[in-house]
Formats: sequence, C-alpha cells, structure tokens
Amino acid sequence: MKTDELREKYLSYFETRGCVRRPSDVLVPKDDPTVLFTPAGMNQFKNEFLGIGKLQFTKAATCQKCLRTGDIGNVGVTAYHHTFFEMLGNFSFGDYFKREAIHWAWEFLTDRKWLGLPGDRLTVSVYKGQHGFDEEAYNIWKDEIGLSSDRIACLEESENFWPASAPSLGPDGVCGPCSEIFYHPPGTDQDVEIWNLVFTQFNRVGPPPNNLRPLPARNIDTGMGLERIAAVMQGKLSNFENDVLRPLCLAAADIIGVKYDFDAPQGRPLRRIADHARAVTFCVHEGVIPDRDKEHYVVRQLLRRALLEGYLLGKREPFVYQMVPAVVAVMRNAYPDIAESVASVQNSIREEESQFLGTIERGLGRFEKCTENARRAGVSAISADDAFSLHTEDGFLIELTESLAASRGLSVDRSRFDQLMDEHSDISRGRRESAVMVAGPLDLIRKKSGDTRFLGYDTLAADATIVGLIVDGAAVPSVEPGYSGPVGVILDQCPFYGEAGGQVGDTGLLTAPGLKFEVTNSLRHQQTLFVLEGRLKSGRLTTGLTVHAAVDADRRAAIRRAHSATHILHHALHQVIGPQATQRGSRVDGDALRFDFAHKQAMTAAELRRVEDIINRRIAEGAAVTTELLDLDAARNKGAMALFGEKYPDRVRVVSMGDFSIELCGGTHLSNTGQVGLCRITSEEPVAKGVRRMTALTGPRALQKSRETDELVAQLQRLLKAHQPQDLLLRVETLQSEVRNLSRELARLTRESVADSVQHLVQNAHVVGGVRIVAHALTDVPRESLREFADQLRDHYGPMALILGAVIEGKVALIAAVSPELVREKSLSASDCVKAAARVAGGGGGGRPDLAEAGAKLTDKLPDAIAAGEAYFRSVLS
RNA sequence: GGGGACGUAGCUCAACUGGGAGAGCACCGCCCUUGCAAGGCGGAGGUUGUCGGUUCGAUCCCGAUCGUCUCCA
Repeated sequence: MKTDELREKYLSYFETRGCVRRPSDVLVPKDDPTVLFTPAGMNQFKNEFLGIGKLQFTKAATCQKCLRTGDIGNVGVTAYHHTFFEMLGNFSFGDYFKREAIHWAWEFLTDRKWLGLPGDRLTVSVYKGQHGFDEEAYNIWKDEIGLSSDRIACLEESENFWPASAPSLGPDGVCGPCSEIFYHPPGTDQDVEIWNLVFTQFNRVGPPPNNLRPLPARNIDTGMGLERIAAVMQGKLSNFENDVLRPLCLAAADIIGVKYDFDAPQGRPLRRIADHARAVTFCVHEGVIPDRDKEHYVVRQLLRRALLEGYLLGKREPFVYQMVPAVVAVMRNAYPDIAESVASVQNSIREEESQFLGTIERGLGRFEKCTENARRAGVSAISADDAFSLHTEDGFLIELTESLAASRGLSVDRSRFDQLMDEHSDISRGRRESAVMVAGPLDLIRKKSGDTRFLGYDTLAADATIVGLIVDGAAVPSVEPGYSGPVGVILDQCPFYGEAGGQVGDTGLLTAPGLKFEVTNSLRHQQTLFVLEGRLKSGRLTTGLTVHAAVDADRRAAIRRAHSATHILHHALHQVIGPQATQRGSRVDGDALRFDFAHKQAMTAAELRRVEDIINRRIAEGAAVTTELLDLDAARNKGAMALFGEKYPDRVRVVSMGDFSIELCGGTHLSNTGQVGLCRITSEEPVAKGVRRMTALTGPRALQKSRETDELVAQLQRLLKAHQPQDLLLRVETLQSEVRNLSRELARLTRESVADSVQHLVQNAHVVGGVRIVAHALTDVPRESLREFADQLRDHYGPMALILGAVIEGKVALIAAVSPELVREKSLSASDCVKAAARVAGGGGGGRPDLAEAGAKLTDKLPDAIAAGEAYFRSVLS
C-alpha cells in the first residue's frame, strides 16, 4: 500500500467515525512562541485542548507535517528517525474517549477493509506505575479487544504517560496515561512502536500523592508516524525503504554520482541527504530560508549537514537544490502547493549551498594553520581548541575537520572537543521558556465571553459591553477613577481594528456618562479576541458596563489609503520585477506603509520609478475596490494571492481592485483607488537575506514629503548661491575641487617654509662625536609640520640626531628622529630621547628607534625638555 | 536569547608591544608593444563602520552601537 493511499485511508476511516478532516497546520507556526516548528499533530489544537474559544468541532483527524531535530544524529543511522515526518492523528475534545480510541485504532489496523494487519502480530502497552494503573485501558484491551494478558505490557510513567513522568516530575496541568501499539515484523524479534494513544484525563496539581485530579472534559490525542506505518505495510524494516523515502535516497545517489545500497558505506549519508532535503524543501517553501537566527538557523544546519554528507562523498558543488523536484514528486499529492514554488525554493537552497562551500573554502586556509600547529607541536592530533574555533568561528562541522584531518594522517581530540561544546552550550543557554500548555487571563475571558465581534468594516462607532479588563497582566473586575496606568479593555463587539496582517490597530475613545477612556492601540489575542489598550481619563470602568466606542476616523482614513496603496504596490512590483517577488510581510500605518518582498538585489532607480508610475496610474484610473467573503478554496481558485506558510481561516475576505489585484486580506480598504490621492516611494533597502523593504507615503503625507524636498533644495540654493536648482551640482563639484586644491597648496607651502627654516636649524647645529645634533623649539607650527621638519632634516642633511618641540593646542608636542645608520652604529634611540625630554615637561611618549613622538602638559618647560633630549644624545655619543 | 570572530582604497588583504596608513589586483594617463591574466613609468583613490572613553598620542586598548560571518539554545 502506497503512502498516499495510506494517508487517505486513515483520514477517511476517521471521517466514517465522525471526525472532521482538518488540513495539516503549517510547518512553521508563526503565532505559537513556544515552538519553532510544529513538533506533533496536536500542536494546532492547543486551544481546543484547553477549552479556549468556541469549538467548531469536537472530533478531528489530521495528517500533520512535523519537524524535530532533537535526534538529528540518529537520522539515517536507525530505521525510524527523521527530521521532517508526517504524523497521522485523531483527536477528541471532550467527545469520544478511551473505549472508542482503542476500538477504532484496532479496527483501522486490523480490519481487511482498512489496513488488514494480522492481529497476532500486534501487542500493546498500558500505564502501570508508582502513582496509578490505567486499569480501564487494560480491561478494554483484554476484555473487549480480546488480547491475552501476555500481549499487554504494563509500563512505567517514563514510558506510558504524557508528558513523560508527569505524575512524579510534572509539569502541572493537563496530562494523562497513554497506550501504545506495537507491530512485530515477520522473521525478526523486533517490536516496532506504531501508534501512541494519549488519554488526557487529569489535571496535575503539585507533587504526589493525590495530585492527579480528573478533568471534566477528557481529550484524546493519538499519533501514528506515517513513514513507519507505510514501511510496515510495505513489508520494509526501515522507513527509508518505503515508497516515499527510497526514491529520495536513489535521487540523492544519482545526483552525487554513487550507487545507493542500503548497507553500503554511502547508505547512511544518502539517507541523511534524503531526509534533510525533504525537510529543507518544506521549510524554504514556507518562507523560512536558511540564515543565522532561530528557525532559519535550524534550516541552515539541516542544509549544511546534507551538503557536508555529499561533500565527504566527493561532491564539490551545490547539489541539494537538485533534490527539490524529487521531493516534490513524492509529496505533491498530499501538499500540492509545494509544486508552485520549486524554482524559488531551488534558488534559495542553491545560494545557501554556494555560500557554505565558500565558507569551507575560506576556512581551509585556517585549517592548514591548525595542521601546521599540530605538526610543529609534534603531535598527530589537531588540538580540540583549534577544532573548536574552526567550528564556532568558521562553521567547520566537526565531521568535516575530522575527515580533512584523516586525509592528512591526523586525528582530532574529539572528547575534549565535545567537552568544549558542552561548555559552550551551557554558556549559551538562556533562560528557558516554559508554559507550553497554560491558559492566561485573556484565554479565560475568551473562554467565558467568546470572540470579539468586529464591526469596523461597516461602521466607526457603536455601543458595546465591557467583558474584561486587564491591568498589569491580570484580569480585574473594575478600574477606579484616577488610575493612570495602562489598561486593556475587552468588548463584546467593537469597531476598532486590532492590529493584524500588518495593519496597525485603531485609536479612539470609549465613552459613557461620566466616563472617558482614550484608546491608544488595539491588539489581538489569538487572532480573535480584541484588546483595546489605553488610559482612563475620567470615570470608572467596570465589566458589564455599556460604552460608546468611537474610532479616530481621520486616522483610520489615512490607514485605509495606505493599505489599499499597499495592494497596488504589490501589483506594480509584480509588473516590474516579476511574480517571484513574493510578499514577505508588510506594515500599514496612517498614510505610511512598508512592504517586504523576496528579491535578491537592490532595485534600480529606473525600476523604482516604474513601480511608482504604475501605482499612481492605478490611482488615477479610479478602480473600484470590492471585498467579499469566500471559502478558502474558492478564493484560491479565483486567483487570490496568498502567502505560503501562512495559516488562513476556513472563510476568508478577498479584496479586489479593478481587474488587476485580488488578495486575501482582513484589513480595511478604500472603496476606490482614486481615494489614495498620491503615492510616493521613499526608500528601498535590505532587511534580511533575500528580502528587501520598500517604504512609501500616501495622501497628505506624500504631498508633504514632496514639499519638504522642495524646501531643502531651496535652502541649498540660498546657501550655495545657486540661482537655479540645476546649478547646485556644478556648485558643489566646484567647491569640492577647490577644497582639494587648497589643501594640496597648503601642504606644499608647509613643505617649502619648512625647507627654508631647516637651513637655519642645520647651521646652528652642534656636532658631537662627528654626529650633528639638532635641538630646537619651534613656534606656530601644526603637528604635521613637526614630522615634515624631522623628515627633511634627517633625509637631506646627512647622519643626524634631532629633537624638535612646539606648543600645539595648549600642550607640548615633541618629536625625535635618528638616521638609521646611527641607530645601528651608535645605538642612538629616538624613543629614549623623547622619553627623557617628555619627562621633564610632565609627560610621556615613545616610538621606534628611528622616530618617536611624545606629548606633555607643562608648556613653560618646553626649552628644558628640548635641552634634556639634547643632553641624552650628548651622553650617548660622548 | 546567549557566546566567539571580523569591519582598513572599488576588490582581496597587510601594518611588531599603542608611535608617519601600505601591497597586489582593478582604475586613469604616458611609453614600449600588438592577441590569450603582457611589460615599464607615473597618477588618482582613505573621516581605518559609527559614537564615546583611556592616553602626550588609538587602525591597535576599553565601552556602546550598526553591519557581516559563525556556533549554541
């Protein structure tokens, strides 16, 4: 049975049992700060499990794409480890429970209509530990399914509880026993865990005993790894031999130019490449391109590890990107949209591969130094410190260092290296974020009062009832008059737009007799609960109170102009640089917008002008703006632009402008593009790898911007005395060349005047031991001239030792110089001279033997300092 | 979120312990020559990422900040 068929069978089986088939959540959830990647099937149902928000359904089944990197070292080595994998799951939120979950699992696995696995090849386990025994599950398996007791293992809480060991060790909160189903492949003595059924039925409160309280609403969360059950159904002992992963292993072998054989030495690296290529393809498809932060970093690591496996097999050029079509071929039935981004995904991957190969290239020089270090130290191993810095600074994975070292007959001190890495991890570990499954005060308000009804598409003012108040992060029943701190107000319905989809939140007023509350921002919790932030101006806030909610209409109008202009800009950008310039984010404020999009290089001035022209042509054309509410699929079929990796509700708003723009968008818009008035692009800059940001102004602010520029030009004209704006360039160029000529002239004059004075100094020089000594205090000379004096004297008037000084900027400046031959033959040192001199004037200095400088503070001691310097020369020479 | 390294001419990089900012390539001009990365001579090009501190003096030491690379969580 093929994987595609298996996935479909699972979902349709549970549909026959009343479960709603839900789509897979995105792989990289953006509104769940507790995880970087979706780690399990239940992740998208956290709210349903906690009873937050209105339940759309109480039974569900999914096939969820997941990513985990905790066991990355085992990938390709064992039969069952992956980074990317798919998890089949069925769920109950206060609906069916243990009996149904067990019966259905058994029926799906063993019934000939479904998988038809022989029941006698299956065994199960239930929880039996220090703090309890899931006798209920045990009896269902034994009495109702009919398993003999020797086929029901009783396992401790570390094995059969979720979270593992929760009764003893916590955390507090929702938890429960679980029951696992194992398959025993014929001809082996293995047992393969294929399905885990979790029965969340307790709330843990503190340490044992008696710490597990029954939950009123009990839930079911099951998970069956698709790759694993596919391998079982196909009679394979390794997941990598199933109909999805084996073709990827073969593709990897083909691209690298080796033969894939499961047990050959290159089997393991090829399996890793297959796994990582699949993971990276999905991540990049969702817009998580390899980079150095968070989830981007994880993707980079996956990609670099894949590349390295190929590198060590002799491949010296990018190749992982060539795996993308193979991945798409085996995955597109389940995830059709990955077929739409193949080219851009390949580009991103290839670029990262080239960059990493460049990193290796650069690091090789340093690696050679490390081998040199080892050779010089007379040892046959590269030191752990060297390997560590190669790793942490140059990105040399230890496997690479080891392999390169081996090719030179060297080893690496691996145990010390691992120790250093552990220490590095300890240092790097920030404070842990806990709270995986907890409901905050906002969740509780939402649980009680439901979602906020948004009225702001049709109206800017309405009456509403206060259903919650938040002060200092906690829910309060009322806020007393005179309280001046920030307050969050939750209404049952409101015209305020809560910040979402890049559009900023509305501001405005809440009023009632005697009450005035100024709303300074509107936010959303979990997309559907609106929180109005602001301060109490007068009166008292109480839950249950009816207030009049009025949005600042001028500001909202400005936001609408900017938002509609954003859609037009998106369209114009696609016209100018192509549809691959996909939106990567946006922010819409009052008459100001910024738009991030995928693009590798800076846009040219001509491109920007064309974009601006198109935008303003669309504005002038006065196209109608319309919105409609459609099913997600219908909207997609209509050609509405949506973002990959973004989670959309089942029903979506579609905003259309004329015949040129259709986008999924929950924001507020104009009714006609002509209302934008004017749009000016103000900047274009890079914000992240492969992402650029354009900012623009609309309406009155765009006009204001043009006026400011005019005013600036006018000021420059006045300052530079240019009669016409176009004269400005010439004026500035003339000034620049004048400055350049003047400073050159100054340098020349300085040289000449120094040359004149030098004559005089040389004539007055003393000769000691055949060496001419110049010692003199100069007046009114800049620091540069001192050096000039020293150079000319020493270079043009034969062997000499000199010390010069001057008062510059209220301080003593000294310079000493000695002809090189005197340094060698007479052991004269300019440095010693200048030190001796500076000491006299309360300062210090130094330099090279042939030239040294010093400074000091006591300006009236300058003559004494010069004398001291001369005395030094005399003492050495005599 | 934390650790490490690096920011010097258009590019690749030097500059001893804190003491005068340099080389190669590229560029411009001239000469010699005509092909495959030619040679010779000359020239231009710099606020050493930015800001502050220590110092007589900072490319160098310290702090902040921005950017690049990298590792860990």
